[in-house]
Amino acid sequence: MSTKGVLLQHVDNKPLREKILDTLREAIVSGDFKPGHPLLENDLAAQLGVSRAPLREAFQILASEGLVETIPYKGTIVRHLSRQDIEELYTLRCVLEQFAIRRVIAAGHIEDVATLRGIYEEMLAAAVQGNLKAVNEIDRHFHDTLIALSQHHLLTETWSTVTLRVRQVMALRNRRNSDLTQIAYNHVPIIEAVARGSESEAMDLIEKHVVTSLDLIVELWDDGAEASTEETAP
Amino acid sequence: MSTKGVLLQHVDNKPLREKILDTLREAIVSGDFKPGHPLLENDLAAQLGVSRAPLREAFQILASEGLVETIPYKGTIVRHLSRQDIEELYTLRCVLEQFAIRRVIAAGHIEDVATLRGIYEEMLAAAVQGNLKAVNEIDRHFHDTLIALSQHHLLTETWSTVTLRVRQVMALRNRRNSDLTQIAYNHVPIIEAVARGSESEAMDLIEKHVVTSLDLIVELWDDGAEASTEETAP
DNA sequence: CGTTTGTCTACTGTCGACAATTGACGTATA
DNA sequence: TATACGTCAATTGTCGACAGTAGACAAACG
Repeated sequence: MSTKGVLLQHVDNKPLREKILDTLREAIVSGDFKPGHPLLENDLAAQLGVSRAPLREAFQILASEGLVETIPYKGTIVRHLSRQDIEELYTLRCVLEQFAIRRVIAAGHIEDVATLRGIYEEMLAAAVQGNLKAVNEIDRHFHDTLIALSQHHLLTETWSTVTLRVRQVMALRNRRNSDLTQIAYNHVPIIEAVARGSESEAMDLIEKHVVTSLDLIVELWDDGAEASTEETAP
Repeated sequence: MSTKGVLLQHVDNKPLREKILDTLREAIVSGDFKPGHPLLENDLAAQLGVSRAPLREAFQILASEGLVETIPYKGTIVRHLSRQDIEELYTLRCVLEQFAIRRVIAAGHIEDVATLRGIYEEMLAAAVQGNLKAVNEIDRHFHDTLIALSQHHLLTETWSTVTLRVRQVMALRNRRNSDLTQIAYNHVPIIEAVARGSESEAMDLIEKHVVTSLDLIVELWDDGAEASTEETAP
């Protein structure tokens, strides 16, 4: 007989490398670990209370994601972010998002639009409350959802590594965007273009959306000292 | 005094994980290790004459590249390739290549076109000699070069993992394409579209180029048994 | 019988110890 | 004094041994 009705949480038996990975990834994309920051294996292992083996396995994954850089026999550091890196990040992001939208429009599921509208409502609510952090999270969620709706796993995977680094850039950015409701409003034309199925219009809007964010960041990006951790807005 | 004039090879002191990585990657994309093939750590370590630590580090990278799949406490296998996977591979590939071409055209360096023409000449030469393997390699080189000319590192990185898996698909494909010169000819209109700077035309050509290859493969792809290793053509 | 529980085994996960490499610093030598 | 050459400490790379897990199969139980 099985233990009916009683529902229990799964005990957490993820391998250490995955827990370590989550921890380090968060530290990097949140800007806690700044570009150039050395990741010493002994120190980190001691700090996290693990041995170096799973730590090193996590390093390989972080390196594949482009978050860190390992030079053999020298060490691993958080990757530097040049102006060019950021431009590449945003231009590729744009291409991926445009591709996703084309697929969403082509699929033509009306409920997709409803999903996006729902997220927009949340974002607007958070914006009028002046909750910057929430707006940021919901904005990320909006774009992640757009990608997910494309029903393209490979795209989704590629997207997730790109956005990780975009998050990092935003966390390191040295100025804060203020007009939260405007950020929310910006999403309306995109949703409506998808709703109407007007592909070329949606393409232009995404491009503008992304290029604007890029300009805001690159404008005053200091290639030498990528730093200053404040909450910033998309 | 330095040892003038005498030029010596660098001794190979790459970390083991990288050598292992190259070996395993080649085995997978060449179709030697077929989808579903289990990668047992003890066996492989013994076979390669290394310990499990660097082997496992290589596994993490292969997993990030989408070539293998690791299930915690169960094991690592070469990833299965469903029809949908292949479709996603080729559609994303198409998007990336289109993006690259847009950038090459926008940059407008005349020498880029010359580079591409040069590679085409090589391909044609190999084709008339009926050298299937060479045509395949040069075809890959053509597309890799196109990406490289875009001067977009992030795109280049993304591309390289996608094409790895495309190579794998071609290696596993169960029929051989015969008309080699036709394959070479197919590249002419693309080069000329780039030369004339006609973006929309180039976009269409790439799309057709890729969709055709995709159809040829998906047409008779057996989702159950991804197999039969023969040389195949693009 | 069918279900549960114990046991065994092949494998992955983790650890601590040791080897190899690097770069810095000091030292000899012309 | 400038160049080459030991030497050393810090760090990464590699290894072998042990711990933990999942799945299969057998034994106990109703």
